[in-house]
Amino acid sequence: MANSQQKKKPSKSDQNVVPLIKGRRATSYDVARLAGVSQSAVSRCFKPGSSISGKMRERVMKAAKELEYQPNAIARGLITQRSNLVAVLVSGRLNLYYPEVLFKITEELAKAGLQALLFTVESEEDAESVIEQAWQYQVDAVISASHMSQAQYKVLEKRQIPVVFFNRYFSDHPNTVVYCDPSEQVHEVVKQLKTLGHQKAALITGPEDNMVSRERARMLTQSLDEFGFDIVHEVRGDFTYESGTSALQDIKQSSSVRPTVVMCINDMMAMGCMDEARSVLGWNVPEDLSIVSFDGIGMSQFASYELTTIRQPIGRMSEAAVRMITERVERPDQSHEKRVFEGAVIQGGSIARAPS
Amino acid sequence: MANSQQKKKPSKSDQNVVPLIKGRRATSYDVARLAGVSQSAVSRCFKPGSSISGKMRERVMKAAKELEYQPNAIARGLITQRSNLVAVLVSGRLNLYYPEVLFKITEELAKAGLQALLFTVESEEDAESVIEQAWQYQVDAVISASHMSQAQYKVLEKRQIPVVFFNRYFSDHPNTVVYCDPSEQVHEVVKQLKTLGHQKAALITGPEDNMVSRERARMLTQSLDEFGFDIVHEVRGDFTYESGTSALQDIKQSSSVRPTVVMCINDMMAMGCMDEARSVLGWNVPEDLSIVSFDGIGMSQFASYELTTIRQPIGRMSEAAVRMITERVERPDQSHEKRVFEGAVIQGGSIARAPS
DNA sequence: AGCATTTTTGCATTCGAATGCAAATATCAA
DNA sequence: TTGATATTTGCATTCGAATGCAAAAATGCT
Repeated sequence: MANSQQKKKPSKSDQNVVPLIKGRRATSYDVARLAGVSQSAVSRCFKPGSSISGKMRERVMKAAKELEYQPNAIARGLITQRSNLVAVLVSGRLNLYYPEVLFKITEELAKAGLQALLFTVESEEDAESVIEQAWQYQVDAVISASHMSQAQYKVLEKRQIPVVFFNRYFSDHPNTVVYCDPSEQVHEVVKQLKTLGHQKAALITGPEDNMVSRERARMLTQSLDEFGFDIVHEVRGDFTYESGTSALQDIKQSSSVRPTVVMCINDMMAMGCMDEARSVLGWNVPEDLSIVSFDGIGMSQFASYELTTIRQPIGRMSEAAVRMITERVERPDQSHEKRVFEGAVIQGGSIARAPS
Repeated sequence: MANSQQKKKPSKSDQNVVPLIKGRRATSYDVARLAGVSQSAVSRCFKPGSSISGKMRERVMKAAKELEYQPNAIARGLITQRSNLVAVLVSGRLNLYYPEVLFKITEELAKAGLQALLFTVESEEDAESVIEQAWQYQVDAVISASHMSQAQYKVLEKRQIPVVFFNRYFSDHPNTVVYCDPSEQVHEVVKQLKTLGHQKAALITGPEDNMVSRERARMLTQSLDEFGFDIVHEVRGDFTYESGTSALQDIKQSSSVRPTVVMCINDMMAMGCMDEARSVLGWNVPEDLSIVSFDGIGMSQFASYELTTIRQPIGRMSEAAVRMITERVERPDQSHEKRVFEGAVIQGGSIARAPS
């Protein structure tokens, strides 16, 4: 019986006898054996705040170093139910806003000891499978700067995975958000344009289903109305440079009245628009046409563009997003938070007095 | 005795009695219980190519769907010794080449069923800790488009983690690489410049320790020599737009002879250089000064720049990199592969006949 | 020193899926 | 129908670290 028991339940400590074959990765058992202590001791040495005596720690660390031991984050994740992975959802490569956000967020996550699992999402169909992938990988949380339907969000909610939306949110469903509200700045810019004698504006917006686009367009329309502007034309783009170029063509072709200012809902389209104006239509910017936009991405301030744009404080927003993530992971509850940041007008060189 | 044994070794199947508490994630045991089968059966249903009968699969899948079960990739990784995670190392946010590479690689990894664990690396010190992080996360492989010293590489090699270098390599140590060799194109472009009457060139290179910079500079110098150019000045930048602007200032200030062409080792610096020439120095590009560069990133073809540049086929390179990764993960051996791609000249509008 | 208290250590178990092996079942041939 | 073979299924174990609990060791106090 003793025999059968020994056979049936080989204690974990028996594994000590498994030799560390060349090439096999050292485990906590290998370290324990070399240091002549128990596996638990090794584990505790690598967990800050555990009760461990000085000399024990020393012995273990020496052995660990010798074997190049590092705790296995996968195994740790299994037992602790924490992967320390955060899914970051950004949209593809067409809008240089996303890489900026992505890198900032990654940096902040790293500071918090978290890893970014990167997913690019181009549509809600993509989001569907991305959510399943993230779920399989036991991500502790999701930061979404990209497409996600309410239904998809609800799936994550039901699965109790904290989600932080980056500059987007659902107005009709509680959620956790970092958001940049540019309404003040929109007002300010439109007022400034009025002062500069502008009167006729064209709008380049994004897809109808895009919340950021809708919001920015709404703010623009409202302020333009308030200051008595004519909105001579409104075109939808898709946030890319190319769509900015074709949008301006559209405006030129289909408007009987030529606008003196084009308001683009993001920098990429504004750059396309500006290039098209200058290189193809032969309009000078800002002399013949003023351009304003949103985001304030790095390249919008390159000397060729120097856009007057409403900047998002991406750095602070990323910081906040990660803080919210960690809070929600520490103590999961139902509470939601909406952290709103002000925009900031970058006075570039893309606006001027309206041509007469 | 039977009692003590039961207590000491509770069979895993006993866990069936643990109820699926609201909020707890369904495991294969929950599915097994609901479907009235064993856990192994559930596991096999989710592993393609396992021997499972049709009706079994059906029953299990029905239960799985009901419980929203998805296999736990962390637990799977622990037992299979495969995390399906690939560390992607790119350099920070200053050079828009990296986001392009990153997104392409991520896309290709996704196609191969792998996840990108993103690390930004700004220096070799960063690389040090990134490598440890990646090791902890049991990444199956590393794709490095960023800093990594030979010593650091050797650590990964010893740990038997496949590494693929993206457009960089160690010439004195065997390694696996996708690389773009632009030497043909350099020759072609320099020849073209000669034909256009150019004679005096300036170089804007990168940090001395950077292999890509060194190689490109070497090729340029060689071709320029061959065609009898004078290299009137050579400045080091750091691949960023800003360093391109100041490099041109440098060139202007310190050269007694003004170059008719500036050759930049990447697009970002070329754009800075071009903007500085046009906006600050008042030199027309390409009339007063021709500019050529490397990479062919998306924005280098925006109408404001339209650089004549030597493009890397990033798409095909990423594809190759991921294929090499999967091959090396499937059957780990010592063999190395170097896959070299040709560059391609993008005939932009940044070069013209030399001013007289 | 003797006892109480605190700290340190080890044992045994757990997380969730995969898998070698043996048992059970299905399929086929004669 | 019987036996032989092929297929399917389940049992028990494994991966590597964390942790509750109890035993052991160290510390403090009188």
